[in-house]
Amino acid sequence: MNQNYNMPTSTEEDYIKAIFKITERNQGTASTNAVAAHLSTSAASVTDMLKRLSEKEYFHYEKYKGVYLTNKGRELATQLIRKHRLWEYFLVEKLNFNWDEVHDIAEQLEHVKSDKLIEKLDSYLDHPKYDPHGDPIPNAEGKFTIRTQISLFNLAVGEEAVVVGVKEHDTPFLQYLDQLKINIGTKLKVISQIDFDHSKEILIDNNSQSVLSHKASTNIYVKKRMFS
Amino acid sequence: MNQNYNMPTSTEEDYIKAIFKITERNQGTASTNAVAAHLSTSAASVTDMLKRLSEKEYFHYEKYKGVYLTNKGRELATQLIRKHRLWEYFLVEKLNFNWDEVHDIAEQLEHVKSDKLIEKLDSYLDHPKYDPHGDPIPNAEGKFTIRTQISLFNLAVGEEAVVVGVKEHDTPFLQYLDQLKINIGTKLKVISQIDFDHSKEILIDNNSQSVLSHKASTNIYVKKRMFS
DNA sequence: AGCCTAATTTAGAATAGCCTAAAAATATTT
DNA sequence: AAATATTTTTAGGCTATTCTAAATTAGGCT
Repeated sequence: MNQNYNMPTSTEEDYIKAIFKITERNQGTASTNAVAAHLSTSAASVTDMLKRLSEKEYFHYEKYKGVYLTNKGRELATQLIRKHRLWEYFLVEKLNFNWDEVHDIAEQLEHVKSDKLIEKLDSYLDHPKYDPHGDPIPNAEGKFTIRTQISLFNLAVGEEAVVVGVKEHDTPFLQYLDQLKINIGTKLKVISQIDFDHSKEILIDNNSQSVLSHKASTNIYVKKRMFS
Repeated sequence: MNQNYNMPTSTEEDYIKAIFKITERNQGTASTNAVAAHLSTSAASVTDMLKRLSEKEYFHYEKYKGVYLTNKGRELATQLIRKHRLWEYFLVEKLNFNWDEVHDIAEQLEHVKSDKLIEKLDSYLDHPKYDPHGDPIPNAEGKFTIRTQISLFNLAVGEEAVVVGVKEHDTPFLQYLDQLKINIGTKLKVISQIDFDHSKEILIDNNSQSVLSHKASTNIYVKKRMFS
């Protein structure tokens, strides 16, 4: 579907994506307030939009009950995530952007309408499975490659693992990791554990050592063995 | 300038670009009707827009007199053309699009707001000077690399030249050239000239022969010697 | 100098998306 | 179950962009 009469606008796409992200966590339905918070807009605007948009069958909306996506809506959301993550991959791998700089640009690029573009981009990038933050990129059919991963927080003293992703994507956190030379693929080993505040002493790539707070370690996803 | 409060909207950018293109041909000013035709909108909408937009100082507007760009406007238009042509180059050279498919996609991509993006894209593409249709890509300072070129129509019988560009960019014309295996860089030689309708018999890359109509030959730009 | 036509502008209205303030419904506490 | 707090919706309004139809102006022709 390429540039049709009935294409969703960028704003509509943002709503669908927000609903998708919220319903992924909150089993099934998204509240008006949650959507408003996610899009930094008012609850009144959201109600307005939901009423109009629900006619397009991307989701079911019932007054005071919140919304949940239809298959059509879920498909659209998945394709948007696919586009977003492919563009992020492009920006980092090809244009040498840092992983903390790409979100806003990808947010714009994901709204470009052309199926052919995204399929060609995907081929050009050699069908990447994960974006620069380790998040899975759905394929053209919308399937995500699920990976077994645990939070660094759950790694015991003495255990080793490789970084495969991050939970939060905000710039300060990503820059902090850069500083520690922690990136996707970095090998980490838990040296010791401070029970008092749940922080951990970590050996980074058999090289440097750092103490990571509870908050930091829950935000880092690792995998115990590579290629599994 | 990156995503400011006072950024021009996509629509505003389209107006500036239209005015730029019209004033390039029609020494200096663009009429309301010309802008309307260029943007496929009504003259009334254009008047409306011009009145509001002229406050942003991209151009001078005087009732019933048409508009002409200020330096600020000309600079914006040039940057938009830069973005458009760089993206076209990317689409053809990296993603393997055909030269007749890229316009609409580039039209969307050019509105993405990020100075850093376009500079990194430029570096990644190795600072191309011409887009896939042979049109010059302005550099970051807005300077175009001007090339001496003539219309194929002005080539005399027996003369040889290399294709460097096309005047019209519409899909059927470009596909017609593809069919004839005429592209940027193709060597052409005028075999004979039919006085009756000004068509020409052409030898293409020392290979095939075709008759090109007057219309076709005026639409092809060539250069007599390469690298000059 | 006046008329005609084409170009341009004004007037009035529609739509998408947003807002604030007030009202209504739902959820939570007591 | 009543009272209170929270969430959601409605009402009314704003701006950007577009439209059609009507009015105005400019420029050319007699």
